[in-house]
Amino acid sequence: MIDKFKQEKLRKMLETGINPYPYSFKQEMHADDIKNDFETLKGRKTSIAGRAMSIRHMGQLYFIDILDSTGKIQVLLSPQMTKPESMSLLDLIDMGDILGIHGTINKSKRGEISIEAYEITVLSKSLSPMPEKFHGLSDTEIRYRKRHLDLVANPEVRKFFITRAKILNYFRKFLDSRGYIEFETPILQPTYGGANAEPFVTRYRALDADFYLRVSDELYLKRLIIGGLEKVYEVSKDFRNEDIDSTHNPEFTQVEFYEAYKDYNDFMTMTEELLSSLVKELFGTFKITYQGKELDFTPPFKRIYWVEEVKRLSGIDVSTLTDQESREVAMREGLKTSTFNAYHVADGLFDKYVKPNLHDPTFVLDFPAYMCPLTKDKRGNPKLSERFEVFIAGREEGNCYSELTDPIEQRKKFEDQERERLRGDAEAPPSDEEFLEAIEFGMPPTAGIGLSIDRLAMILTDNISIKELLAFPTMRPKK
RNA sequence: GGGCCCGUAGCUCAGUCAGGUAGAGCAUCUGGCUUUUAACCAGGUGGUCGGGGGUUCGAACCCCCCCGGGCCCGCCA
Repeated sequence: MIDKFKQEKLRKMLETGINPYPYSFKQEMHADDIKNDFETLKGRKTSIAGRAMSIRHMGQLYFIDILDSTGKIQVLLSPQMTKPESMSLLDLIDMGDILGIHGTINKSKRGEISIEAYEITVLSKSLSPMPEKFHGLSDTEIRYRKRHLDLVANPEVRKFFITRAKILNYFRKFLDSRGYIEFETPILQPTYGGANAEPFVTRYRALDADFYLRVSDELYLKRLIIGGLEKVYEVSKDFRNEDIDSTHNPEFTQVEFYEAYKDYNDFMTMTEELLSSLVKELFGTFKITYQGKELDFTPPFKRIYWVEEVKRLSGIDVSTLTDQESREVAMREGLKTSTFNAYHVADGLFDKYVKPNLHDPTFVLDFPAYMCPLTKDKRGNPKLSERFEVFIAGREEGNCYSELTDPIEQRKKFEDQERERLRGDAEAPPSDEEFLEAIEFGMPPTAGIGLSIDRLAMILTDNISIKELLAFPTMRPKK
């Protein structure tokens, strides 16, 4: 939306030979540099750049707040300290314009750290109105659809994204320092798998074939392990064609990592170390507050057993659930699952009875084997699988297996899933012959995990909506 | 998919219960002010009240449909 007064000022700038959209500016310092080190910098000449957030003036004395990537700093202008051309430029400047300032670091009479400007330069003339300066921008829809306005108007929002970036950076440092290799596996896949989820379908024109946006990168990363890479990871955008709510976005980010010769016990320790040291790095402590409640990341995390816990709280032993029993249980317990097979009913029981009680970081171990098509059996108990999920604040944060490496067993589990799929479970993935062929070649014992970056960022920024942590969350297109 | 709530000026919001000339603050425009910082003072501009239909002499307000958003529930390892 173009403001006619701003447009008129732009025209006057061009008329007087001022370029309102110049090519570069020497930005010597940032607001924080100056504020953090004022005593040593006082009296020094410097240059800053940023967006004008507030312009106040008393006669010929002007105060402009400039916002840069580190925060705000005040700029002072008056005929005594500022070039005449810059003083007259003030008539053509508005809140929202991006400005460059050359001046001297000092304090105002009221004690505010300021730049006494010698010269002011327009770096970009803004043509549309700014959001309100005191209340900011609170309309959720506008905040998400026009994130640039949100970032300018709401200072805490940029902190959320900085924290998110720090999390990802920490994951990479953690894994790189352990000798992991970062990979990028296909997002467009001829088949899909590695998770139970409905895929997005797209058309690959050059190949004249339907392709799927990946629901997981698991099977590709395992093929790298088979190839002998031993330690691999990927920061993976995955896509699941499901509903949107406060903890689910169809397009989301996981970090998955796999390491040869390890099992899920090794990975429990490693996950604990990764998450606790991340929290320590960001907050200087293991204890943080989430939605008014303390979350304690002090290792070791609590460990509970999936089947035992469901049995303890619901009285139902799901380790041997048949499909016939599943339906009865679902009816009796009032579970509204999409499919009444053992997988979905057991999962429903867990969500109903166990999940609400999980707050501090907790490992939930040893799932029923029928829920784990890609996992080795529990040593000594083939009804269970060596799988854990880590829960934080009642939400699933990660999922880990002692990876199934037996190709005969894997083929059988894929066939079981295929059967479920044909029986109407839309989330059961098809069998993957390419992967089976790879695993037949011989896969070392391996542990693997996927951790949700979006949800971790929610927790570490004290947010309850995943959309706050997605720079551009999916919104329905405007008609 | 179900329930509840919201949509009024660029932004933040009153006004809807009980129908009767469209409101405030900020922003913006004009003027004043040489240490302000939600600056201040004076005076202006600015509206398809989300869209469409209905009831009515008269609708931002009541009814219906639609669009967009939020929260909760269901579904989603």
